[in-house]
Amino acid sequence: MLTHAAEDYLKSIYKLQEKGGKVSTGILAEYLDVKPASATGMVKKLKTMKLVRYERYRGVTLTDAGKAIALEIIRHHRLLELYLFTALGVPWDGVHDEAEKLEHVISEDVEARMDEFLGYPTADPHGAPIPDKNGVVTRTASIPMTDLQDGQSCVVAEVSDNDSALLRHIGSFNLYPGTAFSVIEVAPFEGPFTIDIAGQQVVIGREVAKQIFVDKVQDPDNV
Amino acid sequence: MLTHAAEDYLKSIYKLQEKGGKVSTGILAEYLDVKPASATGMVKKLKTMKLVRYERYRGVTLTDAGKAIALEIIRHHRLLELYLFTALGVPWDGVHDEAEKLEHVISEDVEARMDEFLGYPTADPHGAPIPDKNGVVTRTASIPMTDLQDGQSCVVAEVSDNDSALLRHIGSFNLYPGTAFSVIEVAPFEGPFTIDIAGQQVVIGREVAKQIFVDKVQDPDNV
DNA sequence: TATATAATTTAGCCATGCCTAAATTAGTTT
DNA sequence: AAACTAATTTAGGCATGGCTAAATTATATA
Repeated sequence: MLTHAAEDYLKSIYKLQEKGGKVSTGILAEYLDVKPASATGMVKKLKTMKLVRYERYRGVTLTDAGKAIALEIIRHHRLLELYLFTALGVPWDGVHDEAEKLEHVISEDVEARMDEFLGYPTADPHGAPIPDKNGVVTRTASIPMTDLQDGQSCVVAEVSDNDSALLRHIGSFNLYPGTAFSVIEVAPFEGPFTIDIAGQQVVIGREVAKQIFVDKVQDPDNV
Repeated sequence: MLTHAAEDYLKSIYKLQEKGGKVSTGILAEYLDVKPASATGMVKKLKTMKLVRYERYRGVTLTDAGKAIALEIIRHHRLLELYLFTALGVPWDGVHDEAEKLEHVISEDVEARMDEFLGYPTADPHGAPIPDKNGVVTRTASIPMTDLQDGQSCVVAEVSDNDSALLRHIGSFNLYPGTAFSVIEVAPFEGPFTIDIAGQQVVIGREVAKQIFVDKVQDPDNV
């Protein structure tokens, strides 16, 4: 069995691989809030276990075995988030930290029971996809809210889950995944977004908008 | 915050204190499946934290602070057992090992939510009492099944939870806490017990009976 | 009371996973 | 191409919590 630390490293490498391309030990260290030297050390250990590819100064890549473990942990995490949210009513800005601790400890049996209870869901409370038992991720191609133009209608698809204060803020506008809204005006010079949610007019700062991903709704008039 | 290991030691000292009187480092080591030298080392560390009293060769005792932590962990453990059993249908011979891992990791918030969901219960699936948030344990004075005589009627109060094979065995006879039965015959010379459960006649070995605790039911004829 | 036996403690070692500080390598600039 | 800067790696240290082996203390026995 792997240590919790090793699992966290694999999960982080996977997530960083998704976002950008190359994953350096430095980026990894920053993401994990650890000194670069520590990341280098662990990456070497993961290499001996054949869970990552790594040449010094060249960055890290997951092997198939490493990716499988990363996806398993991510599945644990997201199922736990949804379970805590749905079954126990933990607020959505609290589920991440809680799941972060539980994900390394929950058994496959309990996970399967939560999965069944939830009706085999495909997304967590922040809209992130839940990999299935075989590690298959079905991701819908959402776009960042910052790409939207005036007048565009859309639905919230996903929101970054690692900043609890940000989640409370976003939640206060009801911008949960599945919520529809339309852009009234995008202020020029990297300014804020004024949007309409269920008739309410709300101003969303640029930095916040960067953390929100949406699916465009085709304007019926333009079909 | 304490380490998981330290929490396990405190919990074990508490349980051993309950059963017998003096808790030696040797007994503690055996209970935790660790070498005696390791137990001595941890006990010394716990002493510097003022969580135990300890003089070399004299055994260990919990301080009030140590006892409070032990009870908190035990509360986590038993609430988790009952939650897993009730909400997720984990079989009663599986909940112990699962709770053993989760008890160190669950937040007070999630615990409070499980407690509420369960209706503020006072016993886990094995009949062990669940301490309240203030660490108050309300224990009913049950007797070992081995103390029973021919013809005695009683109700299962509690069953040891740490041997999963034993629990499956006991479960196969339906000897769950709350189940009533009467003793048909106790075989002489430390022999097995023949009992009647809901009309079924069942033979229970001495070693198994030692792990079962019961409340006597007053025979109406003898009142 | 002296001694044998059993329990306990001490001393010293190992792996994990973090750290700091120093050395090295890569990449960029002149 | 040389040199400077920034990233990365190496070297060595620390705390945790196990372990073994040797020394010590307690206890029971002769």
